[in-house]
Amino acid sequence: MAKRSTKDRILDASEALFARDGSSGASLRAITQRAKVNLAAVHYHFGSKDYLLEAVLARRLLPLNAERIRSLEAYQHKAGRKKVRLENVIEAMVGPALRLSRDETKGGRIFMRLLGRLVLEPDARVQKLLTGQFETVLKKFAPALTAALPHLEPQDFFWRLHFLVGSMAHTMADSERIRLISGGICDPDDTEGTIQSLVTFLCGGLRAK
Amino acid sequence: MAKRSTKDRILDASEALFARDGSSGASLRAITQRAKVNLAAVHYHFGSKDYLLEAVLARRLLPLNAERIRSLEAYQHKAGRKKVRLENVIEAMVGPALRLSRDETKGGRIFMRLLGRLVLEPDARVQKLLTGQFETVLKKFAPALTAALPHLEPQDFFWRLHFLVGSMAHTMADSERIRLISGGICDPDDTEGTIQSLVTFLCGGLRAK
DNA sequence: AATTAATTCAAACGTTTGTTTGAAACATAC
DNA sequence: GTATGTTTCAAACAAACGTTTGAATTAATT
Repeated sequence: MAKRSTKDRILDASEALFARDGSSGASLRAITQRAKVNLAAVHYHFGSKDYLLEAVLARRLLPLNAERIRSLEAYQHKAGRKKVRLENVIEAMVGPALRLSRDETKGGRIFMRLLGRLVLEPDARVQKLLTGQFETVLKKFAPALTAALPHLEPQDFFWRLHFLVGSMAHTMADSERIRLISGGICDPDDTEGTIQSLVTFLCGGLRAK
Repeated sequence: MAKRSTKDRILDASEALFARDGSSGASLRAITQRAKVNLAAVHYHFGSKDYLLEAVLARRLLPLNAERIRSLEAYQHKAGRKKVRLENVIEAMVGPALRLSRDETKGGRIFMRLLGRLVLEPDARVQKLLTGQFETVLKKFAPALTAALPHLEPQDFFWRLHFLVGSMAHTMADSERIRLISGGICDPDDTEGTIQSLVTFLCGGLRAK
């Protein structure tokens, strides 16, 4: 088994402990102990605890949003001069995110739980990073969305986008509870099935009335 | 101005700081300073920091869920022997929660932000408390929901309930971001308008396909 | 007014926190 | 193989943490 670099081991351990204990609840001592790394290595490689958190985020978010945009462009190319179906636009938006949230080799649920926690943390640097990421994606998706939902007034458009984000975030971050509540009927490990359920629900909500 | 009791002042300050800084990020010194209360008062009145968090939750959650059930029963009474419309069931579920989230005299957004943060915190005691609360509500709502959605298979039923919770939680907890993203078009302070948008979206999603 | 109970207070307890330091170990170059 | 730059390490730093204590104060009861 090839040993990961110190930097990567720190990132892995941070991701897990930030997600489990929160960004202030996880201590650098717990992180470095889990990473089997000296305490001072964090400051040597990342500068501070805050910068470490940023690095943990950037490692997953940048590729994710690139993949979303790539997926949307693939649908657009396939549609040619016709507009892309709403189902496909939504799939391009939530599909990559949900697949990432289920890919254990890339943080999986762990990272998504962390992301869910950070959304409500009012730390300025984190917020700027997250909102910036979201706006990048929205700028790319807005034309395709409005084209697929021509009857929606701007106000409803943004509200429903907001509701969409909520459903998506909740599904990505909190995937085990539904197994409990449904009494085992729902299986969050069935990634593609979950995506399909979510897309159906979201398109129904977006088209409502 | 009548001064609030020590206990209430601690609860108010805790709610605000737990919400802003997280349950581990908020220190008892910051809380007691904000409450203008001695540091030891927390342990005298609540026993520990953990019990304090429980008390902060209970103060809002118990009345909220009572109100949800009361609202559903009112719709059931009005419908007589007919089944309650889906819109009304959903309104009874999300309406009281959203109104609470906008009622600044009862914690308002502050409490909802705290709630949103705690949902993803894996602390066993907190989780037991939250899931217990949700199941109490679900037990009351399940019959009316299945009656209003007879075509839904159990699997879809639970999944869509899950998505519903996500949209609702996100809307309650994170109500300012949409003002930014929509460029001021959407106003989260318009509580009843928000509820109506949300109910429309959710019913569309629940009925989809 | 005297006595008992409830509450507040300043001070200190031992841990744990993020961060810094300077030397040791390692790698890479000449 | 000596020199140079990079990475690791144990140890220590001051500050902040949750919690406890016992006396001082206030409220309630007799």
